[in-house]
Amino acid sequence: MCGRFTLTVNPEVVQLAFALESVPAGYAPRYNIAPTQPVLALTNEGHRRATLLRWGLIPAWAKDPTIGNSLINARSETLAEKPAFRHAFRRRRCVIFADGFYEWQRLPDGRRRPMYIRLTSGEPFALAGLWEVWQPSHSEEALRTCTIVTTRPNAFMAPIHSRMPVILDRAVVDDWLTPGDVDPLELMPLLAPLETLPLTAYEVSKAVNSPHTDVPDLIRPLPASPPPDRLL
DNA sequence: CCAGACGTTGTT
DNA sequence: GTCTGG
DNA sequence: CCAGACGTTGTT
DNA sequence: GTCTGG
Repeated sequence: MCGRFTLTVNPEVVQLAFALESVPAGYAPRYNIAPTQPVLALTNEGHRRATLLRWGLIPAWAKDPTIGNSLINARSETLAEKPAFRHAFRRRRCVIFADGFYEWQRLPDGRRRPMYIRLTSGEPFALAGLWEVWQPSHSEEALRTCTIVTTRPNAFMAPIHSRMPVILDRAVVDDWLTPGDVDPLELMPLLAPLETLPLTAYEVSKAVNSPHTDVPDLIRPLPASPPPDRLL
């Protein structure tokens, strides 16, 4: 099974769906957001202005920022203890908006097939995330980074993957974004996979995770083959 | 005490 | 920054 | 995750 | 084969 994923997002659609006060100007719809690139996010700073965060969390204590290249996911099961994440778990939570994500399914013959997953409704959703601020030097501007929380797969995702991103129910997004300190244990239940989430998987026409395929035509989801219901 | 790690996924 | 291992 | 690189010397 | 960058 594959694990990391890339996202797609349309900021204007997200703004409407989540009643955001604003989204960053000039952030055009994206069809292939890979780690290290900017993602559309809402932090627990107590307002509803979406912001851009670099995907790949760099802890405040990091000397070498390339550590962010590996901290692109955080396991929900161990968030509270991991030195790289526990501070952010207590103080700096965020949601990362997406209207779909790619996962690479391993086939019996060992080949990998990119699948595009989204809500059956097509609506955008919020992924649980953590964020941090990293100061390169006194003279340089602070870098805001984030990581996406993962969990075990629900029944729909299990045939495709061993892990999945934590998709937050609309009703608990504001709980996850409570400003300031929160008892981490109270938040753990929010990170369990949603079994009832109506998801649909699509086969993608070709590999999408390349700088050269960042165009809508190549990733527009095709009817799944086999259809999603046969993946179960 | 200091030095070094601090992560995930997937694969073997 | 904080913990672990030597 | 996949795609692509995989290097040194010297100069700014 | 393994690491880095996207």
